[in-house]
Amino acid sequence: MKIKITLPDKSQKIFDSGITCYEIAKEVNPRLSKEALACFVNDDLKDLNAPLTSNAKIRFVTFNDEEGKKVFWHSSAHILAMAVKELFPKAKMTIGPAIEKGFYYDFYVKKPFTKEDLEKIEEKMREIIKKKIPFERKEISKKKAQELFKNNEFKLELIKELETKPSLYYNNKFFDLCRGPHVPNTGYVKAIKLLSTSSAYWRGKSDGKVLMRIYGISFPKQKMLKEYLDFLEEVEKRNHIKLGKQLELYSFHPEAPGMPFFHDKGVKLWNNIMNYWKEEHEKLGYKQVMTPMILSAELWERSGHFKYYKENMYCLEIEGKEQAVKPMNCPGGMLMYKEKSHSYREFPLKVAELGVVHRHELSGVLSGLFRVRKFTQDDAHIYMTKEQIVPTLKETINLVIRMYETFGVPLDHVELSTRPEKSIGSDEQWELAENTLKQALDELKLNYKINEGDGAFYGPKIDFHIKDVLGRTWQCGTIQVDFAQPDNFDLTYIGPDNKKHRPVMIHRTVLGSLERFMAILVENYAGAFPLWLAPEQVRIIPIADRHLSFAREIGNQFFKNKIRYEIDDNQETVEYRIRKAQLQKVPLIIVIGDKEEKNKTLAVRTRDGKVKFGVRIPELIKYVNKEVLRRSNELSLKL
RNA sequence: GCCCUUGUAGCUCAGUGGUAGAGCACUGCCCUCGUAAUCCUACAAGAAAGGCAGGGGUCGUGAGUUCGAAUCUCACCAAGGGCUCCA
Repeated sequence: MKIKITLPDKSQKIFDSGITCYEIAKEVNPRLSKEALACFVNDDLKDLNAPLTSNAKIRFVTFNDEEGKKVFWHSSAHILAMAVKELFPKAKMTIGPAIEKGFYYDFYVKKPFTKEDLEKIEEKMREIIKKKIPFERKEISKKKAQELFKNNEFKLELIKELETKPSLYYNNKFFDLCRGPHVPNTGYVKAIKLLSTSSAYWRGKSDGKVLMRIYGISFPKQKMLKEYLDFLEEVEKRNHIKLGKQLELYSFHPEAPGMPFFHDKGVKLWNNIMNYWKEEHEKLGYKQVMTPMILSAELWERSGHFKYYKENMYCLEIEGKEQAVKPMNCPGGMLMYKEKSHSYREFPLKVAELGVVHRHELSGVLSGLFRVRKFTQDDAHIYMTKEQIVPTLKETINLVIRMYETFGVPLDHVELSTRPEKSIGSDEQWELAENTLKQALDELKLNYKINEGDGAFYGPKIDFHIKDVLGRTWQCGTIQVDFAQPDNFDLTYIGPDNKKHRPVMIHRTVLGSLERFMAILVENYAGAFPLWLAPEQVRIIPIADRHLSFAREIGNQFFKNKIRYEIDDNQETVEYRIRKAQLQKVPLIIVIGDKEEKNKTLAVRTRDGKVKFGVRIPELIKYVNKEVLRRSNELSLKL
């Protein structure tokens, strides 16, 4: 029997029935047969060695495709399971999927895996890879599957839930329950590395059994693995907790877990971020307010926080009255709104607050400045009429994009989250809110991903994700439409008809959490901040004691011109002090000796090691001020 | 919160049942000095954060075992990795 196959280039070819995708690939393009990992037959992803028995459209996937990576890493997880099964026959296999970057496999074992175990397992995996053991698919009955896995309660649970016939993948004697598809044989995996172990719950349920998880990464080329490991090393080098300590920006203490302490340089960096933030907000007519940290229980009842959020709040009792430290700024903001009556003429009313909030996060989730219990939101509440929603959203989105670009961490993508199952507000309210958000994004021609049902219970939201220099993305700002609070607090404004109306309200942040954003900047720049952000812009190094007074004179001139500097007159060699300044990532280093003092000039060294002699003082001041004013993210001494 | 790992000087770490250690940092003295170090690749040639002295620790906290505990056991505290990814 003959079948007609539509190839990836849309041409059609006749083959004998039973031919495999691999054989087709080989015939079409020998290179493709080496690179292909699996194959889409019509719309189903299949093994490369699956026989074709009817007309079909096929498309090959390689490691360059998302699906290809998944197949590759999932197969690597099987290799991991094979190795573990061989070394630890008692370990029970559970699941082992591909993840965004690599794969893992969860095992049920008595003792956790040690570092030495990991090395042994890795060695075993390499052996398995060398043997080029084929992956073979077999479909069996549920009964037979249950018989095969009778000692493995995890697999039995999975089999029970299956809607289709169970399929097994065999590698010689080893077999695992698996949907597939897989690469043709273990030899496709050329480079492998086990990265870490951790624990996880069976099916993510915290009351379930605890499994030991092994994470790994693999590639079709050794070079790719090296590049990835170099990347991990680079990530580690930029770790903001380490850099924060090294650069004396902030520290953490057991006396206040999850609540960072900011040192002088950290505060300077903070202020540099904030000054720019204020400038952008003032330009757009935001008004800045401050609300109290501790507010009465009554207010939190009214806002709904006690109902939905109490376990995360710090509560206290003063003079027999229950109070709570604010976890969000809105309720206080509502009270301020109600302080007087509002007219539509004031709208859109943009009220910003750098609100310090406290949230009692679970102790296990805390991590540096990324996940804290005390943080500062660059919050704002905007009150407006329905007609003003789209233009206001557009203005806000543009603000967000502009600010990210200035900080050197440009917007990567936007996500729109829609109505969740549990929600308040009417259908019309939701429709209006979701549509206006979409409209604003469309009019700005922004690509966005929709997360169905992922919105807050009180309204839909858009989230902004930025990308750092290492290509990692982070969620920062958010814009949320809120139906709940204006109702809860009975907010009104007087319209042109001289009647009371309910305003539309949005919450928004640009940076999200200032602490977190600062950490992202630290990692993005590896602590080597551009001039406008650097806590210390210039380090002055006098060669000998006799140059100190001239150094101070220069310092004074810097001070008058708002340039942040420090003089290092330690009794050490020039080389040593330069080294120190460079390790502290000070952008500009000025060395002062006899020549400079005599000519009233400077020897300026940039962080990258380039030195310029004979620079006139006003010239340098002008350069620094210009770079700060245009908030340049590069450091090149063009005078 | 739960699981795993870790906790020794300001930092990085060595020390596995018998006197608390190293390098860097810090302090003092000497020196008054001209642009740091590291890694990788090929070839060639170099260069090595200036010297001397000093201070600093209830070995995360508490309890237990022991003649004796940084080391073994238990509890607690903190940090890091995970706990959404589905045969």
